[in-house]
Amino acid sequence: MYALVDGNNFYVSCERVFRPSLNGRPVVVLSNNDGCAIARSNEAKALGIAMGAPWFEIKHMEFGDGLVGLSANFVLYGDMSDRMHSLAAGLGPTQEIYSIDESFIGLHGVRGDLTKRARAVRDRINQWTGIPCGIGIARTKTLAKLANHIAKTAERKPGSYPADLATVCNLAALPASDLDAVLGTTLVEEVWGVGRKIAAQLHEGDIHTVLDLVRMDPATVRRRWSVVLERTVRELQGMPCIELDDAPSPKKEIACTRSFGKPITDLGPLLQAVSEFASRAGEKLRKQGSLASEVLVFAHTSPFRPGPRFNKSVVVPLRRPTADTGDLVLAATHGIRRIYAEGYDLIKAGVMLLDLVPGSVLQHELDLEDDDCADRSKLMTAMDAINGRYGKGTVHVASTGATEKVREWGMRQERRTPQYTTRWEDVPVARA
DNA sequence: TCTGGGGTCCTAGGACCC
DNA sequence: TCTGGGGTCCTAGGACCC
Repeated sequence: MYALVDGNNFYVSCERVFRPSLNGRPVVVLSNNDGCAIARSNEAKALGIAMGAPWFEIKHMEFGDGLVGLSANFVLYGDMSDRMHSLAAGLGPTQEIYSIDESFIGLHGVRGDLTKRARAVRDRINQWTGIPCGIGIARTKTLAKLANHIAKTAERKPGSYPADLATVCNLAALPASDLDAVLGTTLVEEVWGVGRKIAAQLHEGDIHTVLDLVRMDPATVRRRWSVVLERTVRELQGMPCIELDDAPSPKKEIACTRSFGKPITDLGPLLQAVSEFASRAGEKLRKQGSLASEVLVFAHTSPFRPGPRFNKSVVVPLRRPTADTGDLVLAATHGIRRIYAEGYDLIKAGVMLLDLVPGSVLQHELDLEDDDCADRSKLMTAMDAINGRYGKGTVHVASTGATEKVREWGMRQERRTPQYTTRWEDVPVARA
């Protein structure tokens, strides 16, 4: 048996904890550069604002409708998330933190009335953090997700489901006929694992509600769609196919990408941006104790705007796996020079660290007996500590110390890719 | 004027090996 | 005339998630 605990309209709820005057008003939290809505209060949803709606399209609602748009504060949300998850953990013996606002709880061996217990945990989270939650309980993770959806919808739209399913919905406690009725009024697109494409295909095949989907033959589903959807169907039928992952393995890739507030056309600012991304990605990499073997860099123009299109990426192999910001920045800037072309309004760029292997800078340097490495490793550790305490970007790697490496690296690369030459004056110098 | 930033898993097809 | 079969690895692309 599983529970899914999910904070309602999470980012908006976090903001409301500290600004109670926002209660009852339509509120959206906006992405980077105030681009689009990434969280909506119930009132904002009632206005018909879609997830991902561009701010420029909904901004006019600030006036007649009293809509409030807030710039995101991810540090705050992360902190609130930790508190919420630690309270949710009280529901059962195991927990999988699935996202910033959701965790699955394994309920194996928990005795007594699960619904009552869930209500108590929900109340505690609300009292201690101020975040309202929905809790879904069922035999499988997919059903628990669905139960959670029902719990939240029943609360938000009275009449959509039986009122006693609001806020906490235990599908396992429902008589079979009631369960069928609930599944029969829920559309397939609400199911975890059914996205836009597959939902459209299901509707074409006259499969509209979750009840329709549950009654399908898994073998047929596998033949017509995939093993993935087959697993979803089995989970909906009550057969657990997706286990609780309470000890998540380290990330297999780490990315840092951003849209720019204003388009970038010149190489200089692009190099600066990419250096920053590589450096941030490096922090994440060291935090999880991994080394990267390859660095991918990309940049592209806006897919929404007319004009010449540019969309390129390149994978730069590293000589050896590393977590050294200097190495990562060099690889990333090398890559961006390779793909850069003049005359494009670039709207977004990013760095991804690929082919990650376990290992720390420290451990790694012992094997190499590279004198330089010990200092660099201490430097990375110190940098992460300072940036952790005083905020991101308080210190970065300046490239003067890296010049020799650039020279060496550039020459190595030049042998392999003769069309490329490094120009030293282009190497970005980060400011302290 | 203005459209997020992360991730994962699966599949198909080609290269390569014995 | 006749041109294997099975396994593994890699990559690109698609679909999904929050």
